[in-house]
Amino acid sequence: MTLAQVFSALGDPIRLKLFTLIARDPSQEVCACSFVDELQRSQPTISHHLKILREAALITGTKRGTWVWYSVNTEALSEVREFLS
Amino acid sequence: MTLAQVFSALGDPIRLKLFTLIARDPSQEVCACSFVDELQRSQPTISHHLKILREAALITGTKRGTWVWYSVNTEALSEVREFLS
DNA sequence: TTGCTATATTGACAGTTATCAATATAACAC
DNA sequence: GTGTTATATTGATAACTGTCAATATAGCAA
Repeated sequence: MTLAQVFSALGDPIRLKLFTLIARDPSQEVCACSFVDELQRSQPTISHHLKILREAALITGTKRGTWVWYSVNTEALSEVREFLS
Repeated sequence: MTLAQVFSALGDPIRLKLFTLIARDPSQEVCACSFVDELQRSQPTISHHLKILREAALITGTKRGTWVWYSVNTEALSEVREFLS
């Protein structure tokens, strides 16, 4: 939850892509399997990165059925923007 | 110079403190020795972190005499802010 | 030149991290 | 119940990173 933790979470290329994919389409269903194809990483690796983004409070995931819907946490984003200004 | 590189540079607690110290007082002379005292790290470690911030284009250092003056690169900052909005 | 000081680089090492294979868990359909 | 699918966790390993001691470089002063 620290600011360094947030920056560190975004500091990995795979996680930055994950974050932008989620941020770009917050209304749609996103499942890890699509990320696997898109980012060329194994399912456990994607799951690992999603966890780090979650722990940094950058995204939230809610499970509906077997799928998980992800969306960005806009509050965390504004905090970071505020720091940078 | 990638966005991930910028976030990664800010993702370390020591570097985040270095960056805020420089950003908070951009007009003043800053020398690594003061950072050594302030951040409780050895001079080579501070120098190493400053290099990473420089390579991420977050700060620029100009040498005048034996001291180095550091200031933040405002262009890089706006780029990051733009990404987050 | 010699000496002093601020910063950078090198080398080594411990701790961390990104990755995948294997396995586990959870939720659905039958 | 069984079977299937989506996601999470565990364990192992290679690669990376933060750190300091030692050394090098650069600039000033005498």
